Amino acid sequence: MSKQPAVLTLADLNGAEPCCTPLAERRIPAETAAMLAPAFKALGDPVRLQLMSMIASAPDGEICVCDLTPAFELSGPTISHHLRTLREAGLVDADRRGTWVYYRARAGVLRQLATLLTVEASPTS
Amino acid sequence: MSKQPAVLTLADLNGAEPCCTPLAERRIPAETAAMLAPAFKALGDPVRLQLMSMIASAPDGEICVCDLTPAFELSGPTISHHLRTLREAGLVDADRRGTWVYYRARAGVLRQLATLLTVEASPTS
DNA sequence: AGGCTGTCTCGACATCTGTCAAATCAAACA
DNA sequence: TGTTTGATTTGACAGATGTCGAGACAGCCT
Repeated sequence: MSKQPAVLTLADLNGAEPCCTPLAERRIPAETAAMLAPAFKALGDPVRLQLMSMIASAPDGEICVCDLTPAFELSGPTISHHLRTLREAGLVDADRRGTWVYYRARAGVLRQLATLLTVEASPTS
Repeated sequence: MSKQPAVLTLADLNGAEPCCTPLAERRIPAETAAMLAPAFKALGDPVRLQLMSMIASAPDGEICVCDLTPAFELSGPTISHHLRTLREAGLVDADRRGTWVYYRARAGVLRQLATLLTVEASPTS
């Protein structure tokens, strides 16, 4: 019935699933890397990193595109393109309500990435 | 004497510095985003993410290039290129000892990135 | 010294990416 | 039903990126 995608993406996760142990704990397999890399790639642009921060730190948990666009000296289509990248990476969800479109962060996914980068306290810095 | 670089990079940090609060806590400024984005960008490739994991999870805290290269079906120069990217992003340090070159993770930087992605436990998943 | 082995640099090439202007879509409102 | 406003899609283009082969460099070991 439902066709299973060839490669899993972060967008498929609820956010409550295990997914992955810290990067430094054991070597992550190729499939896991293929699933996670797009998320980091999406965060690997200064504009998108700021967008992500604006969305994640929005007081109401969501923020209108109309509040995001004027924060940058970039065209509307360019911001829209970056937002799409964040969406396809599974980092944010979009929701149209009337005229405006609101974005909200997927906290579960962010938490997964944070866990992945976690390193245990070590003696050598 | 020492010329201050125009834009700070993560490679300049010791790892003990404050640098940044969680992304979701307050909107990160453009300068901070410019400093951090390259690190995420470096992690945004499946091969480099696996390399990073192999380096960070190495039993002795370091791993030889000769152990990294055969783990992928890629040419030596390509692996070397990816390692250089990780190095320039400030994520790893390289150290030649005799014939072999050893890479080790910069735990402090990884910790900073993990902190940045941290989100407080929330009711809505 | 000469050769061998491991790693990196260089040059080239196909693909991907960030950006914009123009066109399109969606919802509200006159 | 038009028109207007907000947001996305499309098409185009310069610049960046991933990959490789060939060559250069750095230490070993005869």
